[in-house]
This record gives sequence, structure tokens and C-alpha cells, in this order.
Amino acid sequence: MTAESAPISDRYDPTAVEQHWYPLWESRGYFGADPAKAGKPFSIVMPPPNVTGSLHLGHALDNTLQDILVRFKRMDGFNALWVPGTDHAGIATQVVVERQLDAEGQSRKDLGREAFVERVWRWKEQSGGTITRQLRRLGASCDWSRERFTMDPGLSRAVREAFVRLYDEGLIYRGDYIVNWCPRCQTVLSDLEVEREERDAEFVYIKYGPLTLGTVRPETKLGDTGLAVHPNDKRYAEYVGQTLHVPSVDGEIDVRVVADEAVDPDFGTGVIKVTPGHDPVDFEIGRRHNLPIRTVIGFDGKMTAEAGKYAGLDRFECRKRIVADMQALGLIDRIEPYRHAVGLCYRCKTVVEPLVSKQWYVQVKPLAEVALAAVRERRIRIVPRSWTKTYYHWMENIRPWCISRQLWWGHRIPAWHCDADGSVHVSRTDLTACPKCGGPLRQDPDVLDTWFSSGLWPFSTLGWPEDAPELRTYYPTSVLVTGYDILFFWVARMAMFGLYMTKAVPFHDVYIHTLIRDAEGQKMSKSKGNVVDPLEVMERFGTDAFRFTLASIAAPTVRDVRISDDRVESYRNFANKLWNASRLVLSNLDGYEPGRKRTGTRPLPDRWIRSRLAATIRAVRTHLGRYRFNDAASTVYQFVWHDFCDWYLEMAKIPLYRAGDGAARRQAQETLVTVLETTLRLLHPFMPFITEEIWQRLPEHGESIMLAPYPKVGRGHADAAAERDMAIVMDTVTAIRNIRGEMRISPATTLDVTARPVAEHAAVLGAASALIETLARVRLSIDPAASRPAGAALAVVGGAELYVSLEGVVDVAAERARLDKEIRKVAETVGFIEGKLARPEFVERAPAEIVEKERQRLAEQREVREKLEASLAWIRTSEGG
RNA sequence: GGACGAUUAGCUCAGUUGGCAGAGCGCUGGCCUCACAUGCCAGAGGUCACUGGUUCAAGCCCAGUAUCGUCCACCA
Repeated sequence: MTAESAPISDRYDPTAVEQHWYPLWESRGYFGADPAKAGKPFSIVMPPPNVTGSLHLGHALDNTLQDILVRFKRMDGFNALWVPGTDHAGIATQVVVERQLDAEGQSRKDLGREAFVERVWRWKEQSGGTITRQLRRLGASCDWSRERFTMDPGLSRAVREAFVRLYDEGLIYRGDYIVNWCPRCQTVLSDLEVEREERDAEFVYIKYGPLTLGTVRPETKLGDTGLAVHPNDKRYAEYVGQTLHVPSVDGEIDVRVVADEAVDPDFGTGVIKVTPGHDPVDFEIGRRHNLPIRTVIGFDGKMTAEAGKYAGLDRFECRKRIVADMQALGLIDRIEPYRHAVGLCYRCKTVVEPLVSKQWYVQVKPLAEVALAAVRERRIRIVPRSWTKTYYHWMENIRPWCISRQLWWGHRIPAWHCDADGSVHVSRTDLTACPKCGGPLRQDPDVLDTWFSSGLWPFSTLGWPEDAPELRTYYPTSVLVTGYDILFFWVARMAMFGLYMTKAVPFHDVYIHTLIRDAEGQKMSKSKGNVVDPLEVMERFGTDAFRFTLASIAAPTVRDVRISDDRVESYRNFANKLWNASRLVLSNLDGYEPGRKRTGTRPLPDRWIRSRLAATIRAVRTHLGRYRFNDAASTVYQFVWHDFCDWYLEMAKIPLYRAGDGAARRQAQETLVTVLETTLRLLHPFMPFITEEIWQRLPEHGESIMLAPYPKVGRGHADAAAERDMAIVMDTVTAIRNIRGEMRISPATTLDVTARPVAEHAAVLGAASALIETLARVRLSIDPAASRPAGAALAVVGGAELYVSLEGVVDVAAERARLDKEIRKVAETVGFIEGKLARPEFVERAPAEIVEKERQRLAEQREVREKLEASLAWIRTSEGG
């Protein structure tokens, strides 16, 4: 495709462009990484989305940022790898399939384990491609040939390896403890999987013989095996050690009174009932004092046979009944309203029931210590730093991790039970006969917590436990990019497992980005109906605009961020701006000779824009290196729109459109092409599609912009003199335009302006007079000795006076108002600086350069004020006369 | 009960080591100027939540207050 082919539309049409380039990039293998290739390795593993999920804004942000980094590094000569993949998401996926079955009037039990798991695999095959297709739509340049799924054979092998190693070292064990049980999902949950929610409840004061105590869970009264008070509580000292026979709902019961530090004497009556079977605190108290466990609520959430006449009742139904019964028996002292936090299953929001059961645990304490040290010693760098404290706090207070789940979808625990001799065997390979007695074995029915396999992700995806070349080249990975919501779930687990399994950090940097909310600041959720669909946004505004929005939103210090159409729209306009700027360049290239070396010195605007470009490149590289995506995005935005389009293109039109001077024209063409081409490469990681499309239309281009080098800045690219001189020109133009605006003079009118420059600016203004004449629509004469013509407005720019002749007649009132305003502004500044310089402390203590700068500024501003005031006086006299 | 974050223009938000307050959108006025009206030019608009402190100098550092938000936590 060339500039000479079909006319280019004045509207950028993202859809066609995006559909064209992605498949081409992918099929040409640009995303593929080769461990044997040259270049310093740079690697990222994608946080694996749920295999059956679809793309939401969080994924879009997360993956856009990763893609920006990977495209940047790849262009910059690194051997860059981005591993994509998906997670089997045990409980989440199982819940979805169970709902499907439910709609068909079936349950997983009806199907049986094997058929159910088969069904989940089918669902995975069916919907599994959705999110990866959507990631392609987003432009994600990951190496799809290395796509992984947590239940792939290789990764499953890694899971077993990890499990066996931990078991062999005594860090995995099995035991009866109180757990968080979800009666709906029929599984245990880890502490992290329990959400807290404030709810209104009743605080019921129950009489236990001579003692009275408050509880929010009266139904667990049936499981009480003791009462507890604080050891120092004198009120109840006489009862400690006694066993009380007290009337209850079902005759008399025996409860032993114990003294335990866990009781807060100032809360309620200072007495608590101890139900070791249904409360974590009570469980611990029970253990300390050898109180028996009575389980009165079953795994189904209904009262057990132990509950006597309440057996079979739903636990909440039972609560109401038991309160009514106690009231009838006069066992209730009083009831108070009470607000407290209840634990909910993070998947289905069912109230979690604490129950005692036998589960598998990882003793993570020793792993956590190593993971803690890695962050403390900065071998893992968390960005922004403020998250390290949260990480420390969690790691320091870590408790055993319950890893077994009573689910069917997931990695089955590699442990086999022999019913004959009761032995348990953990193995990397499937066992069929008991190694001890030769008898039959059955595999443990439970599966592992999803996060167990995700915790291995950074190295399991690279071939671990094999000594794979990928692992040797790309591990430890360079950076992990994720939201703070899974800092504990995932990042902490990877840190622990990575260090334990591989003796190396799994990643050098962890970049924790913001979470996205809707325009009202609400958390997005399907139930609220406020979910912004990224695909719809891409459809409406284009992928590049969407990506740029996400990058501009990613400020490192921000926790939550909102997204609104306005913002995406403005970046859609930005893409369009770039498109049209390119159109201007491409349609003015006749006579341009690509290979030709430039001759002579460049004109000021060319030197200036090249210097600005260099500064922009430098800033973008710095910002990306610090994960300041928003700063990188806004820097390049400012450069493209304001420096390049608003100023340089307007200036370049002069040599471009003026016939005759071929050399000047070619010089402008060379700068236009160079700056545009470099800008496209600079922008490519943010806006991959439009940059490739335009780049391919340039007169000289390679195979793909993806393979082109990322812009670098050499010494000598910065041109301070050009920037300083251009500032004078730009200020002059702006000052004249300002007068034009204030006076309501049509832009079509050419004005006469006389400049009376200070000596050092005379040359600059002289050289740039054609520029100023065009940009400000004036006829400019420069005269160091000029005096003010009659009927001219005045502007003061950098020491120079500009007399803007207004067709001989100044709109006196307007000019006076304008001058008044200017003078007020300047006077304020003068006063401010004078005040500052008047204080001896400032002059004595502040650095000399700052004091000197202030002095200079004061002199300048005073001069400006004088000139403006003289002009105002002059106006007054002409007004009066 | 802890911890963390936020409070800056009408709105949404930047502000990296203290040295004259910034952007986008919106608003006002003028422009269909041969890349772009998804545009151009100009402009208005801030006691940087509050109170103290440190400093020659504070949006930024320190202490406290208020409001909002998030996470963690076994006061039943």
C-alpha cells in the first residue's frame, strides 16, 4: 500500500484496520518468543483469567498494560516473552455448570463424578476460546503457541510435584480443624474465600442458671459444652471449674465453666457460651480446656440428630424456633438489636458455617518467612511501594492454608487411602495397590484449592519441574502486572511457592494497578447492571482509543478509578488527529527523496520539533521504566497534538505550500517524515493498530512496525537554543492572537504589527518573521527604534514591544480593558516577588540561583508593567482628546 | 479494633526529589483558514478539606481533626 493508492478518508476507521493487522502479526509469528534468540530476556506471565470467563474492564486494563510493556521491550531489542493462559477456576466454574444442570432439573450427584467432570470439560471446550479471542481483539501480543491452562498435563504434573515435595518435607498435613463450610457449594473454603458483610441481627441474652450471656447464634446453644469467663473476672470466679446443671430447651444440660483469656470481660455480660463445634474461637477454647465437640449443624446447613427435637430444621429456621421456645420457658433475659459481620461464601454469598472436619493444610509459615525476606531485601520490588506494608502484614500473620476442596472440578489430591490398614500414601504417580499391605486403594476424593495451581504459574508455564530452556531463559520473570484484589490470593502464594520450589523469586517486579469502577464510582457487578463491556467500547471508539484510555488511567498511586465515555471519546479524537496529521504529511510528499542526505542547517521549526521529540522520547522511556503509564501517555499526547500538530504542522505548511523553494520544501518533508515515523514507533505500544497502518503507508518502511526499533535519544538531539528561540516566536504569535481575540478581530483580517525587540531577540524575530506573519496573520516589521504608531494596541513579549495596528483605530475601550487586566496580573506577580525579596531570610538562606532567578523575573515583570502602564496612559490621553 | 487510601477548576482526575497550581471534558467568545468541526484560535474558572507545626519557601514534609472509601481482624 502506498500514499498514491486510494484516497485516504478524513475519518480514521478503526474496525477495518484492526481486523486486518492482528491476524497478520499473529500468523507471521511476531508474538513468538525463542529462548535461543539473542537479546536480554524480558518475560511476563499473564494472570490467567477464568477459562470460561469473558473479558471485563479489569482484564482489559491488566492486559493492555502488559502489552504496552512487552511491545516496548520487544521493539527495544529484548528477547521478550509474554505467556498467555487460563485458569480452571475450580469453584467458580463448577458453580456455573451446576447452575446449568439445575436449569435442566439435574444435580451433579445425579450425573456422578466422572460424568460431571466430563461435562465441565465440555463446557470448557465450548466457552474456553471466548476470552482468548477477546484478548486478541484487544491487541494482546502474547505468544499463543505457549498458551497454558492450569489443568494441562504439564501443569498438573507440576501440581503433583509441588504437593509431594511439600508433603515429604512435612509442610502438608491432614487434620480435624474448624473450617469455613459453604452449605450451598458443599465445600470448605479458605479464610480468604470468606467475605465479610455487616448485617443486622439480634443479640439474645440467655439465662444459664445463675449466669446470663449474650449471643447472636442461639441455635448453636444445642452444641454448647461449656461456658467461659475471663480468668481475672472476679464476678464469676466462684463458678470457674464448676459444672452447672441448667434448664434448657430440652430439659437440663451440663455445662462446665472455664476461664480463658479469649473472653472479653467488658463485652456483653463477660460470659460466653462455648460451642466448639460451630465457632472458631470456641473451638480453640474447647481444645485448651478439653471440652467435647457437639456437632448440631450438618454439612447441609440443617440441624443434625444431635439437635434432638430440632433435627432436620434449617439452621436459621431453628434459630427462630429456639428463641420462641426459650421465651416460653422464661430462659431469655432480653433481646437487643445488634449489627455484626457475617461470613459469606465469596462465590455464592451463602452464610458460611464453621464446622469441624478433616482437611488438608499447608504449613505456610516457613514459606512466608522466605517470601517476606525477598520483599524486604528488594529482591521482589512491589510498585507502588505502599502495598508492601499490606503484604508484610498479611505474611506476618499468616495461618495454615486449607487446600482441600470438596469439589469435583480441579486437581485431585495425589493421596491414596488404604481402607484395609488405614494408611495414606502421597505419590507423583497414580497408585493402585497399597505399598504397605498390597490391598486396594482409593484416591482422596477432594481437589486442591484453585490457587494452589495458580501459585505455581510463573514457573509451571515455563516447563517446571523439567529443566526446560524456557525456564532457564525467562525465569525469574521480569514483572507481574495485576490488581490489588488478588495480592494475597495469588501474588503472595506465588512468592511463597516460587521461592520454595525454585529457590528463586518468581518475578523481579510486581506492578499493582488500580481497579476500575463505573462512572458513579460503583464496583462493577452484573447484579447492579453497571458493567461496562470492553468489547462494546472497542466497537464504538476503536481498540487503540480504548487502550490509550486505560494507559492514561493507570496512575500508580491511585486505588480506584472510574471510566467514562467522555474520556474514551477524547482519545478516539486523538487517534483521528494522528490520522489526519499523517494524511497531511503523506499527501505532500511529491518530490520527496527518501535516501537523500540533508544539506545545510535546518530551519528553526525543524530544529525545535526534533528537540521536542527527543525530550518526549526520553520522558516516555523514563515513565515506562517506572510503570507510570499515565505520564507516558500524556507526554506523547501533548507532543503529538500540541507540539507536532498545532505548531509544527502549521509552520511546515509554509515551505510545503509555497511553490518555488524546492530545497526548503524537501527539508520540511524530511523532518515531517522523520518525526512522524519516530512518533509512530514511540506510540506503537499504546496504539498498535493505527500506528502500524500509518507506518505502512510511509514512503520507506520495513516489514512491520513491531519489528522496528523503539526510539532512542542520542546526545545532541536536544537543542536548547531552538527551544528557547521557538518559545519567543510562539509567545509572540500567541500575544498577537490574544489581542485579535480580545478585540474580536476576524482571523481573516491581516494586521500590521511593528516589533521593537530587545537586542538579543532581534535576530530571532528577524529570522522568524515569515513564520510569525503566517501564523498570526500579520505584516510584521521589526524596528529596534520604533515608536508606537497611532491607534495601535500593545503587547509585551519577552522584553519586546509589539504594536498591533488596528486599521488605524484602536477600539479604545476594549484596549483599555485589556491593558487593565494585563496590568493587574503583572502587578500581582511583581508584588509577590517584591515581598519575597524583601525578606532577608529568603535572600540569605535560599540557594543563590533561586534568588538570582527571582531578581531577574522581578526586573522583567517591572519592565512589562511600566510599558503597559505607559500604554494605558497614552490611551487615556487619546480617549480624553 | 487495626491498616491503607482519598479530599486540588463546574465534572473526572494528574501533580515524581518542597521553589510562580496542570490536563481532559464542560463552559464563554471568535472561526467551515486547501490534514482534521472527532477540528482551529483565544478566554474565564482553584483559600489545593480543616487546624497547628517544620522551613527562607508547603498542594507536597510532620502532628492532629473531619468526611468518604477499601482491605484486614476469632468481641461472641
